[in-house]
Amino acid sequence: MSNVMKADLDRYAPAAFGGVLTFGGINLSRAESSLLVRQLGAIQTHRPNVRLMSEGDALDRPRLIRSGWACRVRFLSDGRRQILNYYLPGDIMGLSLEPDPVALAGYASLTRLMTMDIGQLRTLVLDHPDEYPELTAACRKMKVHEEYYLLSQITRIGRQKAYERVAHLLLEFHSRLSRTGLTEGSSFQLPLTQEALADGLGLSAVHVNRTFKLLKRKNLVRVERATVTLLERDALAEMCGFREPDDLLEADTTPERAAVSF
Amino acid sequence: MSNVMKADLDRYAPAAFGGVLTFGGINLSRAESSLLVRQLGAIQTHRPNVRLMSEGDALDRPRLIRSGWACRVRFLSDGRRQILNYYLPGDIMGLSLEPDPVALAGYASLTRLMTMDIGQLRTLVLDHPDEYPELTAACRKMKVHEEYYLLSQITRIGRQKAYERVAHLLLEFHSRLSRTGLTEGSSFQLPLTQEALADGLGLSAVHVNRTFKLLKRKNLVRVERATVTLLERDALAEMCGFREPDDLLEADTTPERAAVSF
DNA sequence: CGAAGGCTTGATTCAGATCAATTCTTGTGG
DNA sequence: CCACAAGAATTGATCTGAATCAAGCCTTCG
Repeated sequence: MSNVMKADLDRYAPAAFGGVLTFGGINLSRAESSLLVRQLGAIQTHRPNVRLMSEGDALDRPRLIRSGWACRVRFLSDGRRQILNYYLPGDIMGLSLEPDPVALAGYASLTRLMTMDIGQLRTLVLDHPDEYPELTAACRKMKVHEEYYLLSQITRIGRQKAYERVAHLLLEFHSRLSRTGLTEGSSFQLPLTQEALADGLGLSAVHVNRTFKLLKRKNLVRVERATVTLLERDALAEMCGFREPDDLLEADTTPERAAVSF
Repeated sequence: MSNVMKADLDRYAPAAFGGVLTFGGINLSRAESSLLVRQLGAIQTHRPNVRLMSEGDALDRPRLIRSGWACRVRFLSDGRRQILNYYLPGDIMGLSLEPDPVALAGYASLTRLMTMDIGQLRTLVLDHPDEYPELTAACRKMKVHEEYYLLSQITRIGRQKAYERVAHLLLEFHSRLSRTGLTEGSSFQLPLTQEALADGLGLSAVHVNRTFKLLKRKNLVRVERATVTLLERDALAEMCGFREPDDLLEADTTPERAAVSF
Protein backbone atom coordinates (compact mmCIF):
# COMPACT_ATOMS: atom_id res chain seq x y z
CA MET A 1 0.00 0.00 0.00
CA SER A 2 2.61 2.51 1.07
CA ASN A 3 4.43 0.95 -1.81
CA VAL A 4 1.74 1.86 -4.30
CA MET A 5 1.64 5.39 -3.01
CA LYS A 6 5.37 5.72 -3.53
CA ALA A 7 4.95 4.49 -7.07
CA ASP A 8 2.30 7.09 -7.73
CA LEU A 9 4.55 9.82 -6.49
CA ASP A 10 7.41 8.77 -8.67
CA ARG A 11 5.18 8.45 -11.64
CA TYR A 12 3.26 11.70 -11.59
CA ALA A 13 5.20 14.12 -9.41
CA PRO A 14 8.83 13.19 -9.33
CA ALA A 15 10.97 16.08 -8.15
CA ALA A 16 8.66 19.00 -8.57
CA PHE A 17 7.75 19.39 -4.93
CA GLY A 18 11.10 18.38 -3.51
CA GLY A 19 13.58 21.18 -3.00
CA VAL A 20 13.12 24.67 -4.33
CA LEU A 21 9.87 24.72 -6.21
CA THR A 22 8.33 25.64 -9.45
CA PHE A 23 4.77 26.49 -8.59
CA GLY A 24 2.17 27.46 -11.12
CA GLY A 25 4.94 27.97 -13.62
CA ILE A 26 6.76 30.41 -11.36
CA ASN A 27 10.10 29.71 -9.76
CA LEU A 28 9.85 30.37 -6.06
CA SER A 29 12.64 31.80 -4.00
CA ARG A 30 13.96 29.62 -1.20
CA ALA A 31 12.00 31.66 1.32
CA GLU A 32 8.63 31.35 -0.34
CA SER A 33 9.06 27.76 -1.37
CA SER A 34 9.82 26.70 2.17
CA LEU A 35 6.86 28.78 3.28
CA LEU A 36 4.68 26.99 0.80
CA VAL A 37 5.89 23.61 1.97
CA ARG A 38 5.06 24.53 5.53
CA GLN A 39 1.50 25.36 4.56
CA LEU A 40 0.81 22.01 3.01
CA GLY A 41 -1.57 19.79 4.90
CA ALA A 42 -1.36 16.03 5.14
CA ILE A 43 -1.71 13.93 2.02
CA GLN A 44 -5.14 12.53 1.36
CA THR A 45 -5.82 9.80 -1.14
CA HIS A 46 -9.01 9.33 -3.10
CA ARG A 47 -10.28 6.50 -5.21
CA PRO A 48 -10.98 7.02 -8.93
CA ASN A 49 -14.36 8.36 -9.97
CA VAL A 50 -15.24 9.80 -6.62
CA ARG A 51 -17.04 13.03 -5.99
CA LEU A 52 -14.76 15.41 -4.11
CA MET A 53 -16.99 18.46 -3.96
CA SER A 54 -20.47 19.42 -5.07
CA GLU A 55 -21.90 22.44 -6.81
CA GLY A 56 -22.52 25.13 -4.27
CA ASP A 57 -19.99 23.91 -1.71
CA ALA A 58 -17.78 26.51 -0.09
CA LEU A 59 -14.33 26.56 -1.69
CA ASP A 60 -12.44 27.27 1.47
CA ARG A 61 -10.23 24.22 1.21
CA PRO A 62 -8.38 24.22 -2.09
CA ARG A 63 -6.36 21.06 -2.67
CA LEU A 64 -3.04 20.72 -4.44
CA ILE A 65 -2.78 17.59 -6.56
CA ARG A 66 0.30 15.55 -5.81
CA SER A 67 -0.56 12.73 -8.18
CA GLY A 68 -3.45 11.58 -10.32
CA TRP A 69 -5.98 13.47 -12.40
CA ALA A 70 -9.29 15.08 -11.52
CA CYS A 71 -11.86 17.34 -13.13
CA ARG A 72 -14.77 19.67 -12.77
CA VAL A 73 -17.97 18.22 -14.08
CA ARG A 74 -21.65 18.88 -14.65
CA PHE A 75 -24.35 16.29 -15.15
CA LEU A 76 -27.60 16.49 -17.04
CA SER A 77 -30.65 14.96 -15.49
CA ASP A 78 -30.52 11.90 -17.74
CA GLY A 79 -26.95 11.12 -16.78
CA ARG A 80 -25.06 12.77 -19.60
CA ARG A 81 -21.78 14.05 -18.20
CA GLN A 82 -19.72 17.00 -19.30
CA ILE A 83 -16.19 17.40 -18.02
CA LEU A 84 -15.49 21.12 -17.88
CA ASN A 85 -11.76 21.02 -17.25
CA TYR A 86 -9.10 18.63 -16.06
CA TYR A 87 -6.80 18.96 -13.07
CA LEU A 88 -3.34 17.48 -13.41
CA PRO A 89 -0.57 16.96 -10.87
CA GLY A 90 0.61 20.33 -9.62
CA ASP A 91 -2.79 21.94 -10.22
CA ILE A 92 -4.92 23.26 -7.41
CA MET A 93 -8.54 22.25 -7.27
CA GLY A 94 -10.88 24.94 -6.06
CA LEU A 95 -8.39 27.75 -5.93
CA SER A 96 -10.08 31.09 -5.52
CA LEU A 97 -8.83 34.34 -4.12
CA GLU A 98 -12.30 35.68 -3.41
CA PRO A 99 -13.63 36.07 0.13
CA ASP A 100 -16.40 33.46 0.06
CA PRO A 101 -15.99 31.35 -3.03
CA VAL A 102 -18.44 28.66 -3.99
CA ALA A 103 -17.97 25.66 -6.29
CA LEU A 104 -19.65 26.38 -9.61
CA ALA A 105 -19.53 22.72 -10.61
CA GLY A 106 -18.80 19.34 -9.11
CA TYR A 107 -15.22 18.21 -8.53
CA ALA A 108 -14.38 14.57 -9.09
CA SER A 109 -11.36 12.31 -9.25
CA LEU A 110 -10.70 10.54 -12.53
CA THR A 111 -7.85 8.36 -11.30
CA ARG A 112 -6.49 7.44 -7.93
CA LEU A 113 -5.58 10.78 -6.49
CA MET A 114 -3.28 12.19 -3.85
CA THR A 115 -3.98 15.72 -2.70
CA MET A 116 -2.83 18.07 0.02
CA ASP A 117 -4.93 20.69 1.71
CA ILE A 118 -3.63 24.11 0.84
CA GLY A 119 -6.23 26.25 2.56
CA GLN A 120 -3.44 27.94 4.55
CA LEU A 121 -1.91 29.20 1.36
CA ARG A 122 -5.22 30.61 0.27
CA THR A 123 -5.56 32.51 3.53
CA LEU A 124 -2.01 33.78 3.32
CA VAL A 125 -2.33 35.07 -0.20
CA LEU A 126 -5.78 36.45 0.42
CA ASP A 127 -4.77 38.41 3.52
CA HIS A 128 -1.23 39.49 2.73
CA PRO A 129 -0.64 39.33 -1.00
CA ASP A 130 2.17 41.86 -0.81
CA GLU A 131 4.18 39.87 1.69
CA TYR A 132 4.28 36.79 -0.51
CA PRO A 133 4.60 38.18 -4.00
CA GLU A 134 5.74 35.00 -5.67
CA LEU A 135 3.07 32.82 -4.17
CA THR A 136 0.50 35.45 -5.02
CA ALA A 137 1.70 35.72 -8.58
CA ALA A 138 1.72 31.96 -8.89
CA CYS A 139 -1.86 31.65 -7.68
CA ARG A 140 -3.01 34.35 -10.02
CA LYS A 141 -1.19 32.81 -12.93
CA MET A 142 -2.85 29.50 -12.21
CA LYS A 143 -6.25 31.17 -12.25
CA VAL A 144 -5.52 32.86 -15.54
CA HIS A 145 -4.33 29.62 -17.08
CA GLU A 146 -7.46 27.92 -15.86
CA GLU A 147 -9.62 30.48 -17.60
CA TYR A 148 -7.49 30.29 -20.73
CA TYR A 149 -8.04 26.55 -20.89
CA LEU A 150 -11.75 26.95 -20.28
CA LEU A 151 -11.95 29.18 -23.33
CA SER A 152 -9.94 26.66 -25.33
CA GLN A 153 -12.32 23.99 -24.20
CA ILE A 154 -15.25 25.95 -25.59
CA THR A 155 -13.58 26.48 -28.94
CA ARG A 156 -12.58 22.85 -29.16
CA ILE A 157 -16.04 21.55 -28.45
CA GLY A 158 -17.95 24.19 -30.33
CA ARG A 159 -16.11 24.50 -33.60
CA GLN A 160 -13.48 21.80 -34.02
CA LYS A 161 -13.66 18.40 -35.67
CA ALA A 162 -13.12 15.28 -33.61
CA TYR A 163 -9.52 14.84 -34.73
CA GLU A 164 -8.74 18.49 -34.02
CA ARG A 165 -10.28 18.23 -30.58
CA VAL A 166 -8.25 15.20 -29.62
CA ALA A 167 -5.02 16.65 -30.97
CA HIS A 168 -5.64 19.95 -29.23
CA LEU A 169 -6.36 18.35 -25.90
CA LEU A 170 -3.30 16.13 -26.10
CA LEU A 171 -1.17 19.17 -26.82
CA GLU A 172 -2.68 20.94 -23.85
CA PHE A 173 -1.92 18.00 -21.60
CA HIS A 174 1.63 17.80 -22.84
CA SER A 175 2.17 21.50 -22.35
CA ARG A 176 0.77 21.50 -18.85
CA LEU A 177 2.60 18.38 -17.75
CA SER A 178 5.88 19.66 -19.10
CA ARG A 179 5.64 22.60 -16.72
CA THR A 180 5.68 20.16 -13.83
CA GLY A 181 8.41 18.01 -15.30
CA LEU A 182 6.04 15.17 -16.05
CA THR A 183 6.90 14.77 -19.70
CA GLU A 184 9.74 12.90 -21.31
CA GLY A 185 10.45 14.63 -24.56
CA SER A 186 7.20 14.46 -26.43
CA SER A 187 5.79 11.61 -24.33
CA PHE A 188 3.65 11.63 -21.24
CA GLN A 189 1.45 9.38 -19.16
CA LEU A 190 -2.25 9.76 -19.88
CA PRO A 191 -4.12 7.92 -17.13
CA LEU A 192 -7.63 8.71 -18.39
CA THR A 193 -10.09 6.26 -19.86
CA GLN A 194 -11.36 7.03 -23.33
CA GLU A 195 -14.70 7.70 -21.72
CA ALA A 196 -13.22 10.40 -19.51
CA LEU A 197 -11.69 11.96 -22.59
CA ALA A 198 -14.96 11.67 -24.48
CA ASP A 199 -16.88 13.45 -21.74
CA GLY A 200 -14.45 16.31 -21.92
CA LEU A 201 -14.37 16.45 -25.69
CA GLY A 202 -18.09 16.28 -26.32
CA LEU A 203 -17.71 13.01 -28.20
CA SER A 204 -18.68 9.40 -27.62
CA ALA A 205 -16.09 7.04 -26.24
CA VAL A 206 -16.29 4.97 -29.40
CA HIS A 207 -15.51 7.95 -31.53
CA VAL A 208 -12.57 8.93 -29.36
CA ASN A 209 -11.21 5.47 -29.97
CA ARG A 210 -11.61 5.83 -33.72
CA THR A 211 -10.07 9.25 -33.67
CA PHE A 212 -7.02 7.91 -31.88
CA LYS A 213 -6.80 5.24 -34.51
CA LEU A 214 -6.84 7.91 -37.20
CA LEU A 215 -4.11 9.96 -35.53
CA LYS A 216 -1.99 6.86 -35.09
CA ARG A 217 -2.46 5.85 -38.71
CA LYS A 218 -1.31 9.29 -39.81
CA ASN A 219 1.77 8.93 -37.61
CA LEU A 220 0.88 11.98 -35.61
CA VAL A 221 0.72 10.27 -32.23
CA ARG A 222 1.75 6.97 -30.75
CA VAL A 223 -0.12 5.33 -27.88
CA GLU A 224 1.11 2.32 -25.94
CA ARG A 225 -0.46 1.49 -22.62
CA ALA A 226 -1.02 4.81 -20.97
CA THR A 227 1.92 6.47 -22.69
CA VAL A 228 1.16 9.02 -25.35
CA THR A 229 3.86 10.26 -27.68
CA LEU A 230 3.30 13.25 -29.87
CA LEU A 231 5.17 12.66 -33.09
CA GLU A 232 5.18 15.76 -35.26
CA ARG A 233 4.29 18.14 -32.49
CA ASP A 234 4.45 21.20 -34.72
CA ALA A 235 2.30 19.62 -37.40
CA LEU A 236 -0.24 18.70 -34.74
CA ALA A 237 -0.29 22.19 -33.28
CA GLU A 238 -0.63 23.70 -36.72
CA MET A 239 -3.44 21.35 -37.60
CA CYS A 240 -5.58 22.22 -34.61
CA GLY A 241 -4.52 25.78 -33.91
CA PHE A 242 -3.01 25.05 -30.54
CA ARG A 243 -1.34 27.95 -28.77
CA GLU A 244 0.43 28.15 -25.44
CA PRO A 245 -1.28 30.46 -22.96
CA ASP A 246 2.07 32.01 -22.12
CA ASP A 247 2.45 33.17 -25.69
CA LEU A 248 -0.31 35.62 -24.86
CA LEU A 249 0.64 36.40 -21.32
CA GLU A 250 4.28 37.17 -21.93
CA ALA A 251 3.63 39.07 -25.14
CA ASP A 252 4.46 42.45 -23.60
CA THR A 253 7.01 42.81 -26.33
CA THR A 254 4.83 42.33 -29.38
CA PRO A 255 2.45 45.07 -30.37
CA GLU A 256 2.23 43.41 -33.78
CA ARG A 257 0.57 40.09 -33.23
CA ALA A 258 -0.14 37.23 -35.56
CA ALA A 259 -3.02 37.83 -37.95
CA VAL A 260 -4.84 34.77 -36.75
CA SER A 261 -5.98 36.11 -33.41
CA PHE A 262 -8.70 38.64 -32.91
CA MET B 1 -28.56 60.35 -35.22
CA SER B 2 -28.77 61.56 -31.69
CA ASN B 3 -32.29 60.31 -32.07
CA VAL B 4 -31.17 56.81 -32.83
CA MET B 5 -28.90 56.84 -29.82
CA LYS B 6 -31.76 57.87 -27.61
CA ALA B 7 -33.84 55.04 -28.99
CA ASP B 8 -31.08 52.58 -28.18
CA LEU B 9 -30.91 53.78 -24.64
CA ASP B 10 -34.59 53.47 -24.10
CA ARG B 11 -34.64 50.08 -25.63
CA TYR B 12 -31.79 48.32 -23.89
CA ALA B 13 -31.07 50.26 -20.70
CA PRO B 14 -34.09 52.23 -19.64
CA ALA B 15 -33.88 53.18 -16.00
CA ALA B 16 -31.12 50.95 -14.75
CA PHE B 17 -28.41 53.56 -14.70
CA GLY B 18 -30.60 56.49 -13.77
CA GLY B 19 -31.04 57.08 -10.06
CA VAL B 20 -29.91 54.67 -7.39
CA LEU B 21 -28.42 51.70 -9.12
CA THR B 22 -28.58 48.01 -9.31
CA PHE B 23 -25.14 46.98 -10.40
CA GLY B 24 -24.13 43.43 -11.07
CA GLY B 25 -27.25 42.30 -9.30
CA ILE B 26 -26.38 44.24 -6.16
CA ASN B 27 -28.32 47.24 -4.94
CA LEU B 28 -25.95 50.09 -4.33
CA SER B 29 -26.35 52.61 -1.54
CA ARG B 30 -26.81 56.21 -2.59
CA ALA B 31 -23.19 56.91 -1.75
CA GLU B 32 -21.67 54.16 -3.83
CA SER B 33 -24.03 54.56 -6.73
CA SER B 34 -23.21 58.22 -7.09
CA LEU B 35 -19.54 57.28 -6.78
CA LEU B 36 -19.97 54.78 -9.57
CA VAL B 37 -21.67 57.33 -11.76
CA ARG B 38 -18.83 59.75 -11.23
CA GLN B 39 -16.32 57.16 -12.42
CA LEU B 40 -18.03 56.57 -15.71
CA GLY B 41 -16.21 57.88 -18.75
CA ALA B 42 -17.84 59.32 -21.83
CA ILE B 43 -20.08 57.19 -23.96
CA GLN B 44 -18.49 55.59 -26.98
CA THR B 45 -20.43 54.02 -29.79
CA HIS B 46 -19.28 51.14 -31.94
CA ARG B 47 -20.64 49.69 -35.12
CA PRO B 48 -21.82 46.05 -35.23
CA ASN B 49 -19.29 43.32 -35.88
CA VAL B 50 -16.29 45.36 -34.96
CA ARG B 51 -13.25 44.12 -33.11
CA LEU B 52 -12.96 45.94 -29.80
CA MET B 53 -9.94 44.20 -28.35
CA SER B 54 -7.54 41.49 -29.40
CA GLU B 55 -6.10 38.49 -27.66
CA GLY B 56 -3.19 39.56 -25.56
CA ASP B 57 -4.24 43.17 -25.14
CA ALA B 58 -3.94 44.70 -21.70
CA LEU B 59 -7.31 44.77 -19.93
CA ASP B 60 -6.77 48.05 -18.18
CA ARG B 61 -9.84 49.71 -19.64
CA PRO B 62 -12.93 47.67 -18.86
CA ARG B 63 -16.06 49.00 -20.52
CA LEU B 64 -19.60 49.01 -19.19
CA ILE B 65 -22.21 48.28 -21.83
CA ARG B 66 -24.98 50.85 -21.94
CA SER B 67 -26.76 49.35 -24.90
CA GLY B 68 -26.20 46.66 -27.49
CA TRP B 69 -24.62 43.24 -27.30
CA ALA B 70 -21.03 42.07 -27.60
CA CYS B 71 -19.00 38.91 -27.10
CA ARG B 72 -15.67 37.26 -26.59
CA VAL B 73 -14.59 35.25 -29.56
CA ARG B 74 -11.89 32.99 -30.95
CA PHE B 75 -11.25 32.23 -34.58
CA LEU B 76 -9.73 29.19 -36.20
CA SER B 77 -7.31 29.70 -39.03
CA ASP B 78 -9.88 28.80 -41.69
CA GLY B 79 -12.37 31.37 -40.45
CA ARG B 80 -14.54 29.25 -38.20
CA ARG B 81 -15.69 31.42 -35.32
CA GLN B 82 -16.53 30.44 -31.78
CA ILE B 83 -18.30 32.89 -29.54
CA LEU B 84 -17.19 32.16 -26.00
CA ASN B 85 -19.66 34.29 -24.10
CA TYR B 86 -22.03 37.17 -24.69
CA TYR B 87 -22.04 40.60 -23.07
CA LEU B 88 -25.41 42.24 -22.55
CA PRO B 89 -26.36 45.74 -21.44
CA GLY B 90 -25.16 46.26 -17.90
CA ASP B 91 -22.28 43.82 -18.31
CA ILE B 92 -18.68 44.90 -18.15
CA MET B 93 -16.34 43.79 -20.89
CA GLY B 94 -12.84 43.01 -19.74
CA LEU B 95 -13.43 43.28 -16.05
CA SER B 96 -10.54 41.90 -14.06
CA LEU B 97 -9.39 42.60 -10.57
CA GLU B 98 -5.88 41.34 -11.19
CA PRO B 99 -2.89 43.68 -11.35
CA ASP B 100 -1.97 43.25 -15.03
CA PRO B 101 -4.76 41.45 -16.78
CA VAL B 102 -4.58 40.43 -20.40
CA ALA B 103 -7.38 39.59 -22.83
CA LEU B 104 -7.57 35.82 -23.27
CA ALA B 105 -9.72 36.15 -26.39
CA GLY B 106 -10.90 38.78 -28.79
CA TYR B 107 -13.74 41.13 -27.86
CA ALA B 108 -16.20 42.14 -30.56
CA SER B 109 -19.47 43.97 -30.92
CA LEU B 110 -22.42 42.00 -32.25
CA THR B 111 -24.81 44.94 -32.59
CA ARG B 112 -24.45 48.67 -32.49
CA LEU B 113 -22.96 49.25 -29.09
CA MET B 114 -22.70 52.05 -26.57
CA THR B 115 -20.10 51.64 -23.85
CA MET B 116 -18.54 53.72 -21.11
CA ASP B 117 -15.01 53.46 -19.88
CA ILE B 118 -14.99 52.20 -16.35
CA GLY B 119 -11.24 51.91 -15.76
CA GLN B 120 -11.57 54.25 -12.79
CA LEU B 121 -13.85 51.81 -11.08
CA ARG B 122 -11.35 49.06 -11.65
CA THR B 123 -8.61 51.09 -10.02
CA LEU B 124 -10.83 52.02 -7.12
CA VAL B 125 -11.87 48.50 -6.36
CA LEU B 126 -8.40 47.13 -6.94
CA ASP B 127 -6.72 49.58 -4.59
CA HIS B 128 -9.29 50.09 -1.87
CA PRO B 129 -11.74 47.22 -1.88
CA ASP B 130 -12.67 47.79 1.75
CA GLU B 131 -13.72 51.37 1.22
CA TYR B 132 -16.24 50.48 -1.47
CA PRO B 133 -17.68 47.21 -0.29
CA GLU B 134 -20.74 47.25 -2.50
CA LEU B 135 -18.90 48.07 -5.68
CA THR B 136 -16.31 45.44 -4.81
CA ALA B 137 -18.94 42.84 -4.13
CA ALA B 138 -20.70 43.74 -7.36
CA CYS B 139 -17.54 43.35 -9.43
CA ARG B 140 -16.78 40.03 -7.82
CA LYS B 141 -20.28 38.81 -8.33
CA MET B 142 -20.08 39.74 -11.99
CA LYS B 143 -16.87 37.76 -12.35
CA VAL B 144 -18.41 34.73 -10.67
CA HIS B 145 -21.47 34.93 -12.89
CA GLU B 146 -19.22 35.17 -15.91
CA GLU B 147 -17.44 31.98 -14.95
CA TYR B 148 -20.73 30.28 -14.16
CA TYR B 149 -21.99 31.08 -17.65
CA LEU B 150 -18.75 29.90 -19.20
CA LEU B 151 -19.25 26.54 -17.56
CA SER B 152 -22.85 26.45 -18.75
CA GLN B 153 -21.61 27.24 -22.22
CA ILE B 154 -19.34 24.20 -22.13
CA THR B 155 -22.09 21.89 -20.99
CA ARG B 156 -24.49 23.25 -23.57
CA ILE B 157 -22.11 22.81 -26.43
CA GLY B 158 -20.55 19.58 -25.27
CA ARG B 159 -23.51 17.48 -24.23
CA GLN B 160 -26.81 19.06 -25.17
CA LYS B 161 -29.00 18.64 -28.23
CA ALA B 162 -29.64 21.59 -30.50
CA TYR B 163 -33.08 22.29 -29.06
CA GLU B 164 -31.73 22.09 -25.52
CA ARG B 165 -28.91 24.45 -26.36
CA VAL B 166 -31.18 27.06 -27.84
CA ALA B 167 -33.67 26.83 -25.00
CA HIS B 168 -30.91 27.02 -22.42
CA LEU B 169 -29.30 30.05 -24.00
CA LEU B 170 -32.62 31.87 -24.30
CA LEU B 171 -33.30 31.22 -20.64
CA GLU B 172 -29.87 32.56 -19.77
CA PHE B 173 -30.51 35.71 -21.77
CA HIS B 174 -33.87 36.21 -20.15
CA SER B 175 -32.47 35.72 -16.69
CA ARG B 176 -29.58 38.11 -17.26
CA LEU B 177 -31.69 40.78 -18.91
CA SER B 178 -34.29 40.63 -16.18
CA ARG B 179 -31.63 41.64 -13.68
CA THR B 180 -31.19 44.88 -15.59
CA GLY B 181 -34.90 45.43 -16.07
CA LEU B 182 -34.73 44.67 -19.76
CA THR B 183 -37.44 42.04 -19.84
CA GLU B 184 -41.17 42.46 -20.02
CA GLY B 185 -42.66 39.48 -18.35
CA SER B 186 -41.30 36.55 -20.27
CA SER B 187 -40.37 38.64 -23.32
CA PHE B 188 -37.15 40.36 -24.28
CA GLN B 189 -35.39 41.88 -27.25
CA LEU B 190 -32.85 39.58 -28.87
CA PRO B 191 -30.82 41.68 -31.30
CA LEU B 192 -28.54 38.87 -32.49
CA THR B 193 -28.52 37.32 -35.93
CA GLN B 194 -29.06 33.60 -36.12
CA GLU B 195 -25.47 33.36 -37.23
CA ALA B 196 -24.26 35.04 -34.04
CA LEU B 197 -26.34 32.58 -32.06
CA ALA B 198 -25.03 29.69 -34.11
CA ASP B 199 -21.43 30.64 -33.44
CA GLY B 200 -22.11 30.64 -29.75
CA LEU B 201 -24.07 27.42 -29.79
CA GLY B 202 -21.70 25.36 -31.89
CA LEU B 203 -24.35 24.93 -34.58
CA SER B 204 -24.87 26.12 -38.14
CA ALA B 205 -27.08 29.13 -38.72
CA VAL B 206 -29.46 27.02 -40.75
CA HIS B 207 -29.88 24.60 -37.91
CA VAL B 208 -30.51 27.38 -35.43
CA ASN B 209 -33.31 28.50 -37.69
CA ARG B 210 -34.81 25.04 -37.78
CA THR B 211 -34.47 24.68 -34.05
CA PHE B 212 -36.38 27.90 -33.52
CA LYS B 213 -39.04 26.58 -35.80
CA LEU B 214 -39.26 23.45 -33.69
CA LEU B 215 -39.55 25.39 -30.44
CA LYS B 216 -42.22 27.61 -31.96
CA ARG B 217 -44.18 24.66 -33.25
CA LYS B 218 -44.14 23.13 -29.77
CA ASN B 219 -45.43 26.42 -28.36
CA LEU B 220 -42.44 26.83 -26.13
CA VAL B 221 -41.30 30.15 -27.50
CA ARG B 222 -42.67 32.87 -29.72
CA VAL B 223 -40.49 35.03 -31.95
CA GLU B 224 -41.66 38.13 -33.76
CA ARG B 225 -39.14 40.56 -35.15
CA ALA B 226 -36.44 40.70 -32.51
CA THR B 227 -38.82 39.96 -29.66
CA VAL B 228 -38.56 36.57 -28.01
CA THR B 229 -41.25 35.38 -25.66
CA LEU B 230 -40.70 32.34 -23.51
CA LEU B 231 -44.01 30.58 -23.20
CA GLU B 232 -43.84 27.79 -20.66
CA ARG B 233 -40.72 29.02 -18.96
CA ASP B 234 -40.73 26.26 -16.39
CA ALA B 235 -41.20 23.56 -18.97
CA LEU B 236 -38.31 25.01 -20.96
CA ALA B 237 -36.04 25.17 -17.92
CA GLU B 238 -36.93 21.63 -16.98
CA MET B 239 -36.32 20.41 -20.52
CA CYS B 240 -32.79 21.77 -20.73
CA GLY B 241 -31.72 21.73 -17.10
CA PHE B 242 -31.38 25.47 -16.78
CA ARG B 243 -30.46 26.77 -13.34
CA GLU B 244 -29.95 30.28 -12.09
CA PRO B 245 -26.43 30.97 -10.88
CA ASP B 246 -27.81 32.62 -7.78
CA ASP B 247 -29.47 29.37 -6.78
CA LEU B 248 -25.95 28.16 -6.07
CA LEU B 249 -24.48 31.33 -4.74
CA GLU B 250 -27.18 32.07 -2.22
CA ALA B 251 -27.60 28.50 -1.14
CA ASP B 252 -26.01 29.08 2.28
CA THR B 253 -29.20 27.76 3.74
CA THR B 254 -29.40 24.40 2.03
CA PRO B 255 -26.97 21.71 3.08
CA GLU B 256 -29.31 19.19 1.38
CA ARG B 257 -29.16 19.96 -2.31
CA ALA B 258 -31.01 18.49 -5.23
CA ALA B 259 -29.81 15.08 -6.33
CA VAL B 260 -29.11 16.31 -9.82
CA SER B 261 -26.00 18.29 -9.10
CA PHE B 262 -22.64 16.83 -8.35
C1' DC C 1 -7.65 -17.81 -12.55
C1' DG C 2 -11.62 -15.31 -13.27
C1' DA C 3 -14.36 -11.24 -13.38
C1' DA C 4 -14.91 -6.56 -14.55
C1' DG C 5 -13.76 -2.79 -16.78
C1' DG C 6 -11.76 -0.82 -20.72
C1' DC C 7 -10.57 -1.10 -25.62
C1' DT C 8 -11.50 -2.20 -30.44
C1' DT C 9 -14.18 -3.03 -34.39
C1' DG C 10 -18.24 -3.56 -37.50
C1' DA C 11 -22.96 -2.29 -38.88
C1' DT C 12 -26.42 0.95 -38.85
C1' DT C 13 -28.75 5.22 -37.81
C1' DC C 14 -29.39 10.06 -37.23
C1' DA C 15 -28.61 14.84 -35.90
C1' DG C 16 -26.87 18.42 -37.82
C1' DA C 17 -23.89 20.34 -41.79
C1' DT C 18 -23.75 21.91 -46.30
C1' DC C 19 -25.44 23.61 -50.63
C1' DA C 20 -28.73 26.22 -53.08
C1' DA C 21 -32.61 28.99 -53.83
C1' DT C 22 -36.28 32.11 -52.47
C1' DT C 23 -38.43 35.36 -49.59
C1' DC C 24 -38.48 38.71 -46.06
C1' DT C 25 -36.49 42.93 -43.54
C1' DT C 26 -34.17 46.81 -42.97
C1' DG C 27 -31.62 50.64 -43.77
C1' DT C 28 -30.42 54.02 -47.41
C1' DG C 29 -30.41 57.53 -50.75
C1' DG C 30 -33.06 59.95 -53.95
C1' DC D 1 -42.24 58.53 -49.01
C1' DC D 2 -40.65 55.07 -52.16
C1' DA D 3 -37.45 51.98 -54.51
C1' DC D 4 -33.79 49.08 -53.96
C1' DA D 5 -29.83 46.84 -52.41
C1' DA D 6 -27.75 44.09 -48.79
C1' DG D 7 -28.22 41.34 -45.22
C1' DA D 8 -31.20 37.97 -42.67
C1' DA D 9 -34.39 34.44 -42.42
C1' DT D 10 -36.53 30.50 -44.28
C1' DT D 11 -37.01 26.26 -46.73
C1' DG D 12 -35.84 22.08 -49.44
C1' DA D 13 -32.53 18.49 -50.84
C1' DT D 14 -28.64 16.02 -49.91
C1' DC D 15 -24.57 14.56 -47.47
C1' DT D 16 -21.69 13.22 -43.57
C1' DG D 17 -19.45 13.08 -39.09
C1' DA D 18 -20.38 11.21 -35.16
C1' DA D 19 -23.76 8.49 -32.21
C1' DT D 20 -25.60 4.21 -31.14
C1' DC D 21 -25.92 -0.69 -30.88
C1' DA D 22 -23.69 -4.95 -30.49
C1' DA D 23 -20.05 -8.15 -30.12
C1' DG D 24 -15.62 -9.77 -29.04
C1' DC D 25 -11.06 -9.06 -27.16
C1' DC D 26 -7.69 -7.38 -24.14
C1' DT D 27 -5.84 -5.94 -19.38
C1' DT D 28 -5.63 -5.58 -14.85
C1' DC D 29 -6.06 -6.79 -10.45
C1' DG D 30 -7.98 -9.12 -6.56
